[in-house]
Amino acid sequence: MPTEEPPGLTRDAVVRAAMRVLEREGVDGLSMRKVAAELDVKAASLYWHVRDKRELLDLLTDGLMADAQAPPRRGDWRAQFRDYFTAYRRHLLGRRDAAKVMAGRFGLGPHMLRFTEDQLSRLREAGFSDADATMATYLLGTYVQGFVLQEQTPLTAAETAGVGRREVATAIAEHLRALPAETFPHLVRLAGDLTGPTMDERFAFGLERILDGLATRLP
Amino acid sequence: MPTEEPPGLTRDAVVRAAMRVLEREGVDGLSMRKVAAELDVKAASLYWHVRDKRELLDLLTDGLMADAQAPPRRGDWRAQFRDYFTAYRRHLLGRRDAAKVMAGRFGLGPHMLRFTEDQLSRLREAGFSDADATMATYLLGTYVQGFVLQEQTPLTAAETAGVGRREVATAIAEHLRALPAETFPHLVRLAGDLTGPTMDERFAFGLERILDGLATRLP
DNA sequence: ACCTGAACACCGTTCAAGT
DNA sequence: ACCTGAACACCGTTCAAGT
Repeated sequence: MPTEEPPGLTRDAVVRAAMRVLEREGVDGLSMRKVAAELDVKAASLYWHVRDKRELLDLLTDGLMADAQAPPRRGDWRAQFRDYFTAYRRHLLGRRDAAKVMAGRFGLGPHMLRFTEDQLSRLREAGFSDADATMATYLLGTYVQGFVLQEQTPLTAAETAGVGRREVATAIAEHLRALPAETFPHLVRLAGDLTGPTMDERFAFGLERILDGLATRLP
Repeated sequence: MPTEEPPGLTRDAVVRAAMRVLEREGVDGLSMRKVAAELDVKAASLYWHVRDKRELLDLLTDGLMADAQAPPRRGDWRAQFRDYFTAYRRHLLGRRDAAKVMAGRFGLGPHMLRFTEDQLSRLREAGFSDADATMATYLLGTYVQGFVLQEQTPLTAAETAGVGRREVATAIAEHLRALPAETFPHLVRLAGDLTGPTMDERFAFGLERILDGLATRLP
C-alpha cells in the first residue's frame, strides 16, 4: 500500500519509502526497483531525485537517526555517556540492519550532526580538552557502530535459518571444546567464557573500559 | 591469467581465486561469475565446492587472516597489545576491502582461532581473569574491525572519485564551519579538531583508552 | 520539470544434462 | 564425482522519448 504524496515525488518521500522497504526486506532486499514500486513509480524516476543508490543510502543513514533521542543530562559525565551510548545501541538495534546501512558512512547529515553537537557539549562541560572531546566522540561512535554491526549479523548460516542465538552459541562452545587441546589450550578451556556472555554484557564491558580510559584524560 | 590447479577445482583453489578477484576488483566487484572466470570455469561449477556466496565469503574472511603475524612477546602486556592491534590494523589495511568482507563475521576459521588463542594466552599471562580475558579479545577485535571499516570506506562520493583524504577532510571542515553557530556552536568551533587528526592518531587514541580501561581490571 | 519504456550489462542460484 | 548450458528471477543505471 504505497503512501501517496500530494504533488509527485520528493527527495524526502524517496528516503521514507526506502526506510519502509529496509524494514520489510532488510539491506539485501533493498533495491532501487522496490523503492520505486513502493511509490508506484518506475525505478528510473528515482534518478531524478537522487544521484544513485549510494546517495540514497547516505540519506537513509541520516534518516535512521531522525527519531533518536539524547537522554536527559543527569548525573556525572560518566553516567550520562553510559546512558547515551546504551540508548544509541538500543536505537540501532531497533531498526533492521541499521548498522549495516550506516557501516563506514561518515555522519554528516543534520540528525547525526545534532547528536555530535550534543556529545561535544557534554564532553567539554565534563572538562575534556577540545582535542580529546573530538577524539572521544569518534571513538565511542566507532565502538557502538562496530559492535552493533557484529550483533546484527547472524553468527552462522544456522542463525540465518532461524536457530536462536543462544543455541548457536552453545554449538560454537561445543566446537571450541572439541579443538585439539595441545594447540588451542585456552580456547578449549575458555570455551564457556568465550560463548557465555550475552551481547548486553559484552557491550557494557567494552563501554565501561572505554569510559575508564577516557577518565584518565581528565585533570 | 588463471592459475591452473593440477586435477580440477578444489575448495581451496576457489578461495584463493576469490582473494585475487577481491584484490583486483574490490568487494563490490567480487562475483561468483568472476571467481569462476578466474579459474577458467563456469559459475555453476563453484556450487559443487561451496554452498553459496556467503560461505565463500566466510572462507575468504579466514583466508585474509592466513598470513597475519603475531608480533613477538616482548615488553609488558600493554606494549604487547599495542603492537598486536596496531599490526592487526595494518594487516587489514593491506588487503583491499578486508574489513568490509570480514564485517560482522564471527571468526571461527583456523587462522582466526590461532590468533584468538594467542591473545588469550597473553592476557592470562598478564594476570587477567578468564572472564575478562575473553571479554578483552572481543572488545579489541570489535574495535579494530569497526575502526578499519570506517577507514576503508570513502568518506564521501568525492573520495571515491579520487580526491585525497586530506582534501575531503578540509572540505568537511569548511562545511562544519559554515553551519549556524547558534545551533551548532561546538561543531563550528571544533571543526578543525574534528577533521584534523589522522587515522593513525585516531586509532592510537582509541587503542590507548581501551588499554587504560583494561588496566583497571588488573589486581 | 518530472516521469517512463526499453535497453544494457550485469547479478546469484538451480538443475537437467553431459562426461 | 565433477562440470556445463541454459534458464530464472533478479540487479543498478542510462537515455531517448513522452507529458
